[in-house]
Amino acid sequence: MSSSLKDVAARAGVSARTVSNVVNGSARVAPETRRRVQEAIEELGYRPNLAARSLRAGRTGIVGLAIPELHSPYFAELAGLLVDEARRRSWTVVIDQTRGDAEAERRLLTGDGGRVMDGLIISPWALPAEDITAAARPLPVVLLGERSPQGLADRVAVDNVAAAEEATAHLLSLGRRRVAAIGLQPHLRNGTAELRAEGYRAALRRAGITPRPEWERPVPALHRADGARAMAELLDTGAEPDAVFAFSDELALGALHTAHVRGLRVPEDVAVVGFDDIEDGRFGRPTLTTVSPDKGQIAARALQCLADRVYSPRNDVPAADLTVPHRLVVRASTGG
Amino acid sequence: MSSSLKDVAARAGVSARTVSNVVNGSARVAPETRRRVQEAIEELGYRPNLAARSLRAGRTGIVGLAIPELHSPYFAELAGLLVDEARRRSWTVVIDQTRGDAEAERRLLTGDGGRVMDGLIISPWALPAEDITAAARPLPVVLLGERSPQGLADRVAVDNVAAAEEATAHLLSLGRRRVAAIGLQPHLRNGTAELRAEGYRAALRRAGITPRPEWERPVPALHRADGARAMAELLDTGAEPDAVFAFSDELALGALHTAHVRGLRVPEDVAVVGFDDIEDGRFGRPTLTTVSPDKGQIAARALQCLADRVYSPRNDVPAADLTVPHRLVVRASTGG
DNA sequence: TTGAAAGCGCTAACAC
DNA sequence: GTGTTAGCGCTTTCAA
Repeated sequence: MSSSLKDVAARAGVSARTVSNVVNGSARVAPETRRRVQEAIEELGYRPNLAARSLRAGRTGIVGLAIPELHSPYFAELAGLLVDEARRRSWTVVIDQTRGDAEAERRLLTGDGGRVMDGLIISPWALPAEDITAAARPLPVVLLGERSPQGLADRVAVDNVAAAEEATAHLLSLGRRRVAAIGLQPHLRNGTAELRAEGYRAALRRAGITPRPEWERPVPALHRADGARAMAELLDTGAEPDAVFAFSDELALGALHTAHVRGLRVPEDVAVVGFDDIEDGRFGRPTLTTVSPDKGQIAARALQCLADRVYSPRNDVPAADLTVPHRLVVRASTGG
Repeated sequence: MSSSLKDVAARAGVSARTVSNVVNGSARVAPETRRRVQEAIEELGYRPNLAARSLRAGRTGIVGLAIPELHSPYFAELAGLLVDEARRRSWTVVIDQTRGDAEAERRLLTGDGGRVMDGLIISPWALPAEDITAAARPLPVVLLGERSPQGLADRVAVDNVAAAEEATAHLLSLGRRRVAAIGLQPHLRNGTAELRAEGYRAALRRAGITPRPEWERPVPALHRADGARAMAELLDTGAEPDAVFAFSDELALGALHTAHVRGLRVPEDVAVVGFDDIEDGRFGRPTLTTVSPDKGQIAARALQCLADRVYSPRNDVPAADLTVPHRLVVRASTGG
């Protein structure tokens, strides 16, 4: 077994209190005493036990991150930024995947995990915000990209409606008129896809085009394969789109794949815009036009929100609703 | 503050012991008593404090995963599988990114993190195995894809030499003779790139071809941009390769990008093979031939190793050295 | 400046 | 089947 603070104290001929002071640099300690203690620590290979420290402090220094899939480039990139940002604050991140499963999201909150974390950053998928915050209570929660929590919890997201509108307007500005949308998820409760659909339709209407149901393709998930399938359906049902707005880059890349297989030229025959700005899109063929959310800011702000709540003595700070900037990055898939 | 086991006991009119039994389902409890306790738990919203439980048990139920970058598709996918596998064992995973920084790798082991984890799975980058296991002691460590730990720690990896040899042999079997390699990393200490280079050269020699230094391109990192640059250098220096073996799919995708920009046809002018079998490769243009390691098995075995050590009373179990299967997946980039 | 000791919330050995 | 209690390793109040 490894040695404890008591062992160090005994070895250095001082009390536990003094060792604790040395380790934390808290109170003033006589230089000679400090030296002796340091020496004992070294010799015994002592390392403080975090469980004990957490028990005392009532905090664990661990913040949870719950995302649908680590596997997805967008979430992986975001998770990476969050981990970096957390380290800057001396926090550790535990990552959980919900795999788009409502039960998994709930279990995450009610299960053991709920007690080991000081707070949770969650990108909801299957559950609506109300359920999540209710299940988490009293754990501080930050929602990523969720619709209308109505002051239930802090929230950080891009303006999905505006971003989708811009993306669609860009396609229309190229003279395209039959603009399809890939990525609706009517079976989900998180609302993100619905917001993007709203923006898409708004842009069409503003250009004097009536949105048509056959232009809107739902998908079961957001993988390349789903985008490829949706694109194939779009072509098979005779919608004859001359442009496609995919609600994620992965879907867009799948759509590009199908377009290529079917002998369509991009952007000449079909222009394509994605959402997320993942690295694959920058090196795909053709390179992908996309909506780029400021992921660094999402990470920074989410952790700031959490820090405010965990360290704040007051419980009644109103829920923040932060909108993070985005920009349209035009590349080859729309002739950029 | 949230309520403790004692509060529940008081409310249910039983002792702490009984509540503990109910929570853990350990000893037998009278049905009526159980009901009362459950009710009290419900009413108070009681949740066990994991810090206290850890302190008691001497274990935290947390296993660390240290990878160079979450951002990279290969590691993201692997991390996802490890998280799933960990959940199956009721373990929580904390993920740390080393960003290829030796100092970060060391700090991870000597810092606070070392005390909160029951064990660590690490994909080393900058530090050699000896340093890692030394710094981690007495924390159980599993190395992923590292060269020759010589019994220092458990290790799980594919047979890099054999896999690289197969990939190269595949290119040679297509009649290619000027087979280049992208992805050497002489500045790193983890050895993986060197093993793949060995396999690459061995295959060339077996085909009666003398490996040439100008065919081997080093890279600072394994991103698409590095692959793109390496490919450009290869073309600019007049090596005139008719095939390229990239040590990772990301590098390969970057190389494909450059080939396209330079007007080279793949596979007609240059055939390309990658390594990792990430999802992007399956939907790229052209689709990418690659070496596919069994990632599920890497995840499962790594956790099995850790479980054996954490739960094993004996300290002298010899270090395991597990080789995970791989297979060559032939796709369009080599005419498959 | 340092020591003694209480107690964070939980589990389990020991009683009954 | 249930109660009592010691103690995991640490921080911190109170004394000295």
